[in-house]
Amino acid sequence: MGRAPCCDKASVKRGPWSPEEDEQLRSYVQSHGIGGNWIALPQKAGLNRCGKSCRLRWLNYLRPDIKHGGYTEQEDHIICSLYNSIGSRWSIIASKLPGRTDNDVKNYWNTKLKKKAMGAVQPRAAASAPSQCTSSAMAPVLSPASSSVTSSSGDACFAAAATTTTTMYPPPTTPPQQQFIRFDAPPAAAAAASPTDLAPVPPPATVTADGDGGWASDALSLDDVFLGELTAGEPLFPYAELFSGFTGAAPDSKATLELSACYFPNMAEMWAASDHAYAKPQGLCNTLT
DNA sequence: AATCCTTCCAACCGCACGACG
DNA sequence: TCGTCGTGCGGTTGGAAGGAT
Repeated sequence: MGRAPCCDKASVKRGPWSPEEDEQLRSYVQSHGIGGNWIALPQKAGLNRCGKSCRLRWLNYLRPDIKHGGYTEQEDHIICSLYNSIGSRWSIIASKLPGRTDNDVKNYWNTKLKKKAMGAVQPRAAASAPSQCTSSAMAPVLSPASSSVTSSSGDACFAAAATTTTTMYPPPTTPPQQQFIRFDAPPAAAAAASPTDLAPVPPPATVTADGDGGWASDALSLDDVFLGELTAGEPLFPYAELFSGFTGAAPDSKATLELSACYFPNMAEMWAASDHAYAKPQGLCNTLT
């Protein structure tokens, strides 16, 4: 036995909202609030609409502070990163973008960003990629991602591909010379001042890789195997190139990158907790999920 | 000018989940 | 514990608008 429909579809108006209906709904919500019951709201507001339709119209269009269009490069970046990390959980992604709705972000992704991302990925997939950056590894980016990301390299490959184009992230002007990567905690103040107003950041360890690809004295604790891939032996992935691409800084021999990746179960939390002016960590967390 | 094609986005649909009785 | 209800969410659709032929 299925559920009863939320309203009688035959008797309520459907389709595009008229300006009069918009004004009716807006004025009602502004003076009475939604009252915790969207189903009952249309009747109270004198609207011949389904409650769900009213809710959607309010949330996606009439609500104050809604922004439409005009996505910034930073917003593109956030959407791509979060999509790659958590998949099509648009409500979560939209929550990181003030003024954006899940529907808006979803539409934006489906109509523009997805193509942009695919354009960024194709050249790298066709080329002889580093061992982890196979086309199959990129697949999670291009197909609807599951809510639980299990790929250990999808983020990295996606980001790597992005650096090969000029559409999303500018490519580095010079190849990396040496990888000297310092893993550091974001400053507590910076984390606290994060515009996304996030959960407190657990105190990460400081891990330093020496120039020979080995690890310095600080003890490693987490799944450091993955971190070790950054510098051990043949580089599996050009992180210095990647991050210089993000920051726009030339990857010099003493490039220091601040990463807060290692303690977050997924990219969303990691991103949210970081407010670095330097490298926004990409593709380092999925092994922990 | 007419037709076809593509893009964009508002709106709909159905499912899942939590609250509640 | 179970059923119902309201809400939230993600996928999909349909039509308007603009571009290409």
